[in-house]
Amino acid sequence: MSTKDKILAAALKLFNEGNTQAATTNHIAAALGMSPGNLHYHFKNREAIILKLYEQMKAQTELPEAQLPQTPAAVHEHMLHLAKVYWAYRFFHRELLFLLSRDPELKALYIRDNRAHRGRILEALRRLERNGYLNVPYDNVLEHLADTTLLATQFWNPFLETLGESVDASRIGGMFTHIQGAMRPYLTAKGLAKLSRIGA
Amino acid sequence: MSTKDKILAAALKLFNEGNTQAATTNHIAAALGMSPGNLHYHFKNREAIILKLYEQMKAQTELPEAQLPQTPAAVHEHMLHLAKVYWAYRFFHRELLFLLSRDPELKALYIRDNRAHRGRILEALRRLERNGYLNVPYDNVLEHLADTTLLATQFWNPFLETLGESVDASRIGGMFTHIQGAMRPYLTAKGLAKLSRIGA
DNA sequence: ACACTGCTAGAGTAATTACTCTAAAAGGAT
DNA sequence: ATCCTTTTAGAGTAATTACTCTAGCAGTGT
Repeated sequence: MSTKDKILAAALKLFNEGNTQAATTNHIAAALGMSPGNLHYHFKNREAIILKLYEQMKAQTELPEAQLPQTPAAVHEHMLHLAKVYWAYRFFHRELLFLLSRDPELKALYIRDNRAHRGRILEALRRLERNGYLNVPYDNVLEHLADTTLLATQFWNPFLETLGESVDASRIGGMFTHIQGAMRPYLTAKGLAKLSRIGA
Repeated sequence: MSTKDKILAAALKLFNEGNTQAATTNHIAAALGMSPGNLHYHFKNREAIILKLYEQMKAQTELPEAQLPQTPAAVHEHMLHLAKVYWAYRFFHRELLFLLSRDPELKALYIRDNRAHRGRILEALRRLERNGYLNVPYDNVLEHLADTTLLATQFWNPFLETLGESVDASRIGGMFTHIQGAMRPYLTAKGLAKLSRIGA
């Protein structure tokens, strides 16, 4: 494991445990038994570490258009994967707006990615409809579901925290259960059959 | 306007404009042409200011059980009011989890209030159902709608920011449009009639 | 006038932070 | 072995922060 990776791992751990402000570069270095000078040799500052962690997270969740899930079961699987990765980097969404306000570069990048993400969600929903899993009785349903999905992926864990619920690895599925609840009234018989087979 | 209120107003303005960390007590005092000593005479520290601002916001939004909205139109009106108040104190939800992580007292208070809020939302939904506006074809629909509502009230503005959409006073209604979108499949003919009269 | 209480200014400070700088060690390549 | 580059330690520092302390001022009651 390279020094760079060690720094990232230690920073991630501290960020997840407390908050990013409390974990200073000096703290991260100390946690590794490393000098502050050395840490700054590898990373210009804390923002650079956070940016790199974000890119790591992104690399684990990005889907090319061609690989979008095409069935409710595939959606389920992908969501579960997403939830796991987001859990591993949970500090990020917990402090999302705060982090963006402190780093314009990260903000621009995140917004770009997030818009693209919304576009992919919408496209995946369109395919579900085209494949007969979803029934859309009036306008804007897919847009509404896309918003619901994106809102939940970003803020479900923070939401649980605001209710004082312990947010741990075992509750990762709740995010998807919520999204599924939103899709339920629009599922066709075919879609429902697929879902019940997952047992969700 | 008392000095205390002036401090709160100046702090709110600075918090909304940037982020709470950037607006130090010294900055707030300077913005008022006031000495830091004086500010600390009125407020022990920044957490005390934030706590007080939260209580102000809460005082403007709390509804006693007896005054819960009973019709879709009343829900609409209440939501619009809520959105306006949340907009005035937008720094709060923008940094919500960060703020809670820095002040255990605020965290405990907020979680208590938020749970109560969820309870009231659920109760209001039950009354809508009882009064024939909502139709609940299977279990957990009301719980799902309550989650959707609470998630949106807390995170809708942050959500817009993550898409790079300008979050200004004119877009306040979007939060409710989203919640309405979630309720739509469950509205009875009576409920739909009420809604279309609002024109939403 | 006097005393008392609350309000305000502003200097001062201890602690923290986010880095920079220098020099030395380690790790190749030839 | 020598030279060069990369990595590391650790001391040092400028800036910031959050707050304390002291003393003076203002308003009020008697």
